[in-house]
Amino acid sequence: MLIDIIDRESVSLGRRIQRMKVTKTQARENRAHIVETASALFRERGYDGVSVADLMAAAGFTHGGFYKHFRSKADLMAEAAANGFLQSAANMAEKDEAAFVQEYVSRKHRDAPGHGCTLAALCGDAARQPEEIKESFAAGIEGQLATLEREDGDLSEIAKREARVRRIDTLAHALGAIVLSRACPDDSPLADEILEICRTRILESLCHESKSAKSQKQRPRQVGE
Amino acid sequence: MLIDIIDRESVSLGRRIQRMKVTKTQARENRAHIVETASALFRERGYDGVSVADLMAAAGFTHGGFYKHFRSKADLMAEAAANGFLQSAANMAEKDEAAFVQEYVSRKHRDAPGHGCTLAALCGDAARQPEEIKESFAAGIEGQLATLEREDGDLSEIAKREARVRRIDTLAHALGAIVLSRACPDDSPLADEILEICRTRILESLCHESKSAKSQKQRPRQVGE
DNA sequence: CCATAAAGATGATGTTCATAATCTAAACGT
DNA sequence: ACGTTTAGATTATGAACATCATCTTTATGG
Repeated sequence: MLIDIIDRESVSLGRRIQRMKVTKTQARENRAHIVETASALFRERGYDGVSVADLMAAAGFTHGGFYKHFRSKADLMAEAAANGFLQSAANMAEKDEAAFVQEYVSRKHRDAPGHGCTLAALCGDAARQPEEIKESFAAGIEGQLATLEREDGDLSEIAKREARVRRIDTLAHALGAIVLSRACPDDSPLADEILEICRTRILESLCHESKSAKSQKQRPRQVGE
Repeated sequence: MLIDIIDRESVSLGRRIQRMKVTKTQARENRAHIVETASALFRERGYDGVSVADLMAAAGFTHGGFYKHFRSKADLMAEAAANGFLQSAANMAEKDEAAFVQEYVSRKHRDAPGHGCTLAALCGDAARQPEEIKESFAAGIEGQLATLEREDGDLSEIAKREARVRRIDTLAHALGAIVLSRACPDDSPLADEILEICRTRILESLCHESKSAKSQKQRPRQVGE
């Protein structure tokens, strides 16, 4: 008790990290920091593997303040997922599909889920979460597809449709490789085998298609810009 | 389910469900029943979504007896996974790859994880579980591959290797389609789109290969039987 | 038949969890 | 400058959890 009181006042001594009230922008930054910490932590340990207290401690706070920022843990889960998808999109801009596959279906990605694709890390969990979160995931999938669509502008509608089909297929394929590989023991040969086989084959089927895609691109342009 | 519980030896008075001690074989059956119930329940709700009490209640028992059968929840998790893989293998015998894909990448499978592939339902969870369980999953993957290998007997070593490559790739691809589709809202068009696109494309690439595979099969047979 | 081992019921263990209530002091509107 | 807000700390609450200890009953081996 007494110790508590003394401890409390030890700001001056540099013990308590954050004893003073923070400015409004500081609070916004703190909030963003919590969301980002959550985003990574959830990817590493799953939704059930991270408690509110865990998370707040990882972000450098005590758990009590959590509900000043979020209505519930589920709320944060949705927000953290959205944040993860934004990160992915930002990271994936300026990359074509082949480069995406190279990076996605790699040991590096597999072994660092906290810095990797939210979809791959949490789709298993998302399947059992309330609709709200599944919607965030569907939006994330569409977003992932959209970031690869930037160069489709001058394609015919048919070619666009084909491009979408190819991208959905590629995403599912690459994601399957990662999640399957992650389910294997830490340095099992099988885990690496899966990764290498799938990477090779996805890339093969991509350049397979780029041939027929070329003929599509030479078609007469559509009217719309 | 309810019927199951009532069904159980309610002979005595109908009040106490299972008050008398059971015979040795009965106990073995009970144990097997617990494992099977767990296998389905875990697939539906994930490892963290099922408590020991939940599970035992679903199997028609109270939670206390659990530790007479299993050393820990983790122990059961491994056993339930193994059981799930056996079920899959049994269910998949007598099917070729195309038939497997047809059934696997379907709405029916997606919407009934409790009766479906353990790999697809739990690989996300398995990735965060102790090595013991990951080993069970690796064995499950090899088993899944093996059940499709039964007709490879007369292929050359090279062709066998190619067949394995194709199967690993197909499995990852199909699994990716299911887990991705499951992460979407319950009747979102995207969920169905993913499934249909992937099913079509996996089947396409399978029959693509069967052409080149035929030429392989006509090669001179190897010496070993 | 009897002694015992063991399945399963019941209830307790101590922990961890999400969420809420209260407290604090500083930031900010006025 | 002052009263109101409010971020964040602290502590409380009540549920759920895995695991244990104990008790009851009866199969089963001798």
